[in-house]
Order: sequence, then C-alpha cells, then structure tokens
Amino acid sequence: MLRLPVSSTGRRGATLTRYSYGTICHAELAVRVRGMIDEALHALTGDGTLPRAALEMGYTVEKPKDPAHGDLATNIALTLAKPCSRPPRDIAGVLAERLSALAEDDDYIEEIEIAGPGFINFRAGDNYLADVLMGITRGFSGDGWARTDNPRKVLVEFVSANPTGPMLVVNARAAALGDVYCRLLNMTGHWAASEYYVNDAGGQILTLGRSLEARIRQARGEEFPFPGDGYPGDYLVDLASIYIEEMGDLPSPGEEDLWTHLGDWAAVKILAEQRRLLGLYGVEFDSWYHESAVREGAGPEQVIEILRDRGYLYESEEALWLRSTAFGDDKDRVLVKSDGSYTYLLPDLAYHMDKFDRGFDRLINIWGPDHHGYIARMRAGLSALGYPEDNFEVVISQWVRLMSGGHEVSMSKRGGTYVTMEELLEEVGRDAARFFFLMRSASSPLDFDLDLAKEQSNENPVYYAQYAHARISGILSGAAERGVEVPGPGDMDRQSLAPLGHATERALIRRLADFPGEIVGAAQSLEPHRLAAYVLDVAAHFHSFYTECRVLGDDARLTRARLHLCRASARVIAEILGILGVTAPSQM
RNA sequence: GCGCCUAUAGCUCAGUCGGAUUAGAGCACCGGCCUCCGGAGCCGGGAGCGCAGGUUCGAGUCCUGCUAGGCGCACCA
Repeated sequence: MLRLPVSSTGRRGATLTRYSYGTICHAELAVRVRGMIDEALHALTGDGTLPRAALEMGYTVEKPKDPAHGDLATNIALTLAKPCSRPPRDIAGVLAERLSALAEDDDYIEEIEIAGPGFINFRAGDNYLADVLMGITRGFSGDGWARTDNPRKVLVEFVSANPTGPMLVVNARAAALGDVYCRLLNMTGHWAASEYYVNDAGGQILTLGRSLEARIRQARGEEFPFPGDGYPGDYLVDLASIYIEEMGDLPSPGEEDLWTHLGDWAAVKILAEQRRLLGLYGVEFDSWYHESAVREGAGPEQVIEILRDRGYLYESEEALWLRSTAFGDDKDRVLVKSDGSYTYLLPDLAYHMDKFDRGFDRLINIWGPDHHGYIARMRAGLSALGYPEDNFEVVISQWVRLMSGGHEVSMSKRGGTYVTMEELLEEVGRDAARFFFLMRSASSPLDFDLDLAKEQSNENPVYYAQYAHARISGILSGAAERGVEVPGPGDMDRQSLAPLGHATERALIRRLADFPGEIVGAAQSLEPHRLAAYVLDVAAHFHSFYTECRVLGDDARLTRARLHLCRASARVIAEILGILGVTAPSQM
C-alpha cells in the first residue's frame, strides 16, 4: 500500500499583480483590451452617460470557451447592470460604440460585437496572428516570456526526505513539482531558489545508528537482535557491508556515541545517494540546509527569546509551551520538552525564521499529506514571531498509488513494502515519470499507471507531445533535403505569413497565442498540470493541421509560411516541455 | 469526537475570477482516413456534475446541512 503524498492548499496569490509579456500574445491582447475598456469607461462616466460608480466595478476580460465568440470577451456590461440600473445589453451597446471608435486605432482588434445576455466580444485579425508567430520564433526563453511588476524573493523547499532510507515515489512527485515551481517563478520575473532541508538531527539519527549497528553485527555473524523501532529495509544491510569495508571494525566507546557516529555516517551516505538520484531526475537544489546546523546555531534560543518577549510562551508540567491557539491552532504546542530537549517544531521555526532573515519574502513548502496537520502550528508559530502569515505557503502533494494491470503495486523488487524512486525511474524513465506527476494537480491523489507510462505508443500522453515535436523536426530536415529553405525567425513579415488561412492553421496559431499567458497562469496558481494539458492540446492542434495541410508543397510562399508555423509550434512545445523538465526529442 | 481534503462519463482526470441554449480530454468500445512531408497521426460516434436546500441576472464553481472516502488530531520527526 504505497501511498505517496502530494498537494495542496495552494491557490493563494489572488493578487492584482500585472505582467508584461515578451511578445504579443493572448494575455498581452487582453491587457490592451482592458486599457480600451477603461478608457471608454472614463469617457462615458465623464460625460454623464454612465454613473461614476461604473468605475468601481470589477470585470473580466477572458478568452471565451467557444471560439465563435471571438478572441476575447468581457462581462463589464453585466456587472454594470445593477449599479447603473439599466439592462446589460443597453449598457453593452453604449460601450461597444465607444470601443469600436477606439478600435479604429488598434492594429489588432478587427471586430467588436454584443452577444448573449450582454457580453462584448472582441475579434483580432490577421495582423495579430502573424505577429504572434513572429514573436514566438523571435523570443528568447532566457529573457523569460513574461515579467511581473511585483517580483518576490521566493524560497521553495521540497523533498526534504529523511536521510534514513531511500526516497520513495512521493518524493519524486514533490521533486518534480518543486523543480517546476522554481522554473516558473524565475521565468516570470521572480527570484526563486530551491532548498532541501536535511533532517540530520534528533532521535531518528540515533535510531538509524542503532539499526546500522545491528546490521553490522549481524554481518559479522553475531546473534544480534534488530531494534523493534529500527529501519528494516535491505539498504542498511548493504550499508553495513560498506561500513565494514571502509571503516573496518566498530569503534568501542559508549553506546550513545556509537549510535550517533553510525547514524551520522549512514545519513551522509544516504544523503549522497539521494542527491545522485535527484541529479539523474534533473533536479538540482540551490542549497541544502541541515537541521543539525540549525540546532547548533543560536536560532532556537532566539525563537524562544522573541516568543517570550511577545508573550506567547508559558511553562507547564516542566515543559515550555507555545500559545499557538492564539493564532488559530487547535491546541498549544510544546517547544522544549520536560527533559530539556527540543521538539521538532522549535528548530523548524528557527529554520523558517532564518529563511526570512536570508531575505526571502515568500516561502513555499511542499509537504506530504501526512504533514497537513502540521501546517496550522507552523503558521501560528511564524505569526507569533511576527511574520505575516501570507508569506508562508504549504502545498500538500497528495498520495501516489502505483498501478499495474489494474492493481496497486506495493511490493518492491528489493522485498520492502514500498517502491523507491529509483525503481520508478528504472521502470518508466525520467520523462514519463515527470510528465505523469505534473499532469495532475498536486492536490489530487494520483493513480500512476505504470503500464501506460512504459508504453511507447500513442496511448502514452508524454509520447503524444514528444511525437509532435519530433514530427516537426522531421519536416524541417525534410525541407532541407529537398533544397527548401527554412525561413529564420526574422525572415517573415505580415505579408509573407498571409497565406495561412486554413481553419486548422488559424486554430493552431490562436492556441500558440496562449503560450506566455499559460506560463503566467501556471506560475501564479502553482499549477504545472495546466502546462501539461496545454502542451497536449498544442500537439493535438498541430497534428490536426498536419493532417489537413501539406507543409512541403508546390506553392513556395505557402510552404515558407507553413514552415514558419511549424517552427513556432515546435518552439512552444519545446519551451513547455522544458519547463516541465521533459525532453523534446528531434526524433524518436 | 474535532479539523482539513476529496466527490464530474464504465476507468483516470481537466474545468482559471461565478458566465454564453451543446460541462471538456484521454483510456476503453464502434465506424471511417495512408499514390503524398514521420499512421507514435487524423476525422466521426454514447454516457456525467454524490444528495437536499440557499445566495444571484447566471452555480460543477459560493454558503448551509447530509452521505461516502482519505488524511490529520504527540513532550515523533
């Protein structure tokens, strides 16, 4: 019963942050339309046509679900109906008239219409479609495709698996998520760093040491009982023989020292292995922060000092308590146990305070579902320390069940009762593993279909997306073989792209126009699964286009335009897959 | 018992800030499409918002209650 954690309390950040885009796209078009609407509103309230209250109403500008409703639509007339005491369509008529006048000067908006209960629809023309394509092929991912006007310094902490055993499938899910969060935030103008918190202190290290001692003694043929609360996995048997090989005999001093020594030694080995595996998975952390360093530093004492000054500490039954109930926690929490040692919470608070002290103003932690009960006390503790609670976010990465043949896979090849991350990677490979994890929202428990992930066929979503990219590569090299020049990013203009008029071509371009906006949407909501869905949809649009339209044909102008469309499509697919950490092969 | 999460098609899941007489994919099932650039592809076909109320111009989306499942409720980490 392998269950692995993934996600979510997410969905904060409903801020009014604005983004500027590196290229003309759907989101940029929406910014322009919003500007036109605001201008129209000011004019109409200025001359008394509409009451001043109209300026206060919120409204949306978004892409309609039905393409027949144009490229963008606004509900402004509907929201104004009540404050203006006029029917929505009536208001829409007044607005649309003014907007149409403004659109005369706009290069892109070609048509404005009133529809349904009072929506105002905007349709963009050929200039827009051509500029979208040119913008995509000319853009540089290094510059980012979008930039926030409110950059934050973000620390994303994830995986942070205990160094007491191999990483499991849940850790792979968290690793994929955190890695993508950082990339998304950095791509949209924030400054994000990844960090791994190494829990290399506390009782678990002693337990690890005791477990290793038993394995070492057993390896030497002694009758030695394995501790009841020890770590039973085979990996410690392996580590025992490595220990004997590297270190020779066990040291002889007091038992406490022995266990600490063995525990530390094993933790270092296990940590190195975790790091190696994460590297294979394509996840590199910017920093590794050790709990032992936190405990050795002044942080925990400072936390106590600050909390005492602020009046949130009290002693009871010889323990030191945090009055976390003052900040919405269910019950107060012990910080220092009656035996004088720290609970996990105290150094953890010190650690998070240190994150803020290092200059980060937004902390994102990815935790497993078994830790969700810990969120309230952590948040309460940080509030008690005086930090705004909104700057601390926890994404719960929900459980993963590995499925094969319609059944849950629970037995490891190595005989344990879990499946390790390493086994998963050996089984399905990095691309499939990452894509499958990122395909679903972090907050929903995942049934990971091993059979499907291994399948090298059209049924496998990751292959579907990659195939589109490889197919385009094939077309481009095919062009070269036939002596057809593939136009470069700057070689095309509105005129030369005019031949693109087929329904599948226009649908594909419009979907490509969503590109930078999709990145921003995923970054703001911390929902990479939107990008997985998007890249699959772009691939689908490309395949449709490909089936309907021959790229390398007799008409040289049309061929050039379509080759350009191919390039733009490949670019978008590669960019999105790149964000997800999945390769975009040129052949497969 | 208290708290949090989840409930959408036979299965696995999307559904953005509450929007448009038809709620979307994929898998599975059925039927079409290769003289031609990669058929790992394309086109077409059925069925669904757990239950009951409420809010409103408008609800899968928000509120209340109920039902079912998951997780959490340590002087563990």
